Amino acid sequence: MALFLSTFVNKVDRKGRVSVPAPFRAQLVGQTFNGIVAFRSYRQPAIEACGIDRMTNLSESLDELDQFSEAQDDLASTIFADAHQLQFDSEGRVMLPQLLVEHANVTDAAAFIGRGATFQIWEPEAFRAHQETARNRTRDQGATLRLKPRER
Amino acid sequence: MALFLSTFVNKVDRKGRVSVPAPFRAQLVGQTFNGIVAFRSYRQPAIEACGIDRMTNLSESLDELDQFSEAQDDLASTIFADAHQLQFDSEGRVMLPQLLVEHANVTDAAAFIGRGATFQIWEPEAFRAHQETARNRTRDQGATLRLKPRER
DNA sequence: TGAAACCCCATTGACGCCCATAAATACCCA
DNA sequence: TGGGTATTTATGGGCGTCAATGGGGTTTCA
Repeated sequence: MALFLSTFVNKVDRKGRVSVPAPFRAQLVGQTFNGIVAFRSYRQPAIEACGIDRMTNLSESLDELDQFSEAQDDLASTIFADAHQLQFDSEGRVMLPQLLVEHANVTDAAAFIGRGATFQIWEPEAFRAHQETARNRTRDQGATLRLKPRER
Repeated sequence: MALFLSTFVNKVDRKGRVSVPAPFRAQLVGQTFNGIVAFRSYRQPAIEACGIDRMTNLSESLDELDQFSEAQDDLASTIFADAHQLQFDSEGRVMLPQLLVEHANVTDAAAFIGRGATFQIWEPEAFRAHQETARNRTRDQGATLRLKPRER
């Protein structure tokens, strides 16, 4: 499974293109679509992104909910309708659609934030501020994470 | 399996034709019918659509309901009787039947909404409003979707 | 024979593809 | 270990192709 780590800040050129960091691209080779899938975060001014395989998996999970139910509909409208397939050009760049750019307030630079199985794209300064408050909250509340036992 | 993602808004010309987005068409190549299947959504002012293969699949699922049951009969009437096969012209456009156009209030533009295994066609502004409420509901209820464990 | 549907062609604008450059990193060898 | 070289990555820009759109002509069925 893909694993996205670390933070990279790249420029957005005047054509709206931005290089996806090479380490992230390396996590996506061999998937059925050569690029990323991106959609608006519904909690933050950020773009959520992952590989196509994760979306396929999501689609299959969604199919197991009742067809035509309200929950099924909301998720479909929120996630799939809003997802953009951004194909890599030969240099590993993607074009960020207008809608996503506006949502995340990205202008001339974009921060790629590894989050494990997915990653996010932020306006760099906005992310710095967000990270600061998240760190403080974590320290104050002492959040912990229990490791999943590894099956053999 | 076909995977429809993202939203595309295309114009309906004065002949009633509308281009099906190229990425959606790409998901349908190789199916037994070169076009889409469309029917009225019974919850929303929208047109439900998919490839012919999914209809075949739905038909088989329907077969597993009790024959002659009310539910089976209702679904058959609602979906199959109402389904239209819309063939692509040489440019990848389809003609939307009068009945569907009226149901979805589509006039001079149509929004194609990816929903994973299927897609919908909406009047663009109506969908924007619908998506807005769906997003809010999803966020407020913290609706989540548990990923299907990936089989190995 | 008229309306509707299909086929073919033209336009244009966006996007994908290619090449060029520069900087940073990795690699190699003395 | 240091310097030098090769490779990869990020970035910029030009150009060709394809998708979306509009229109005209022709066939088909009622």
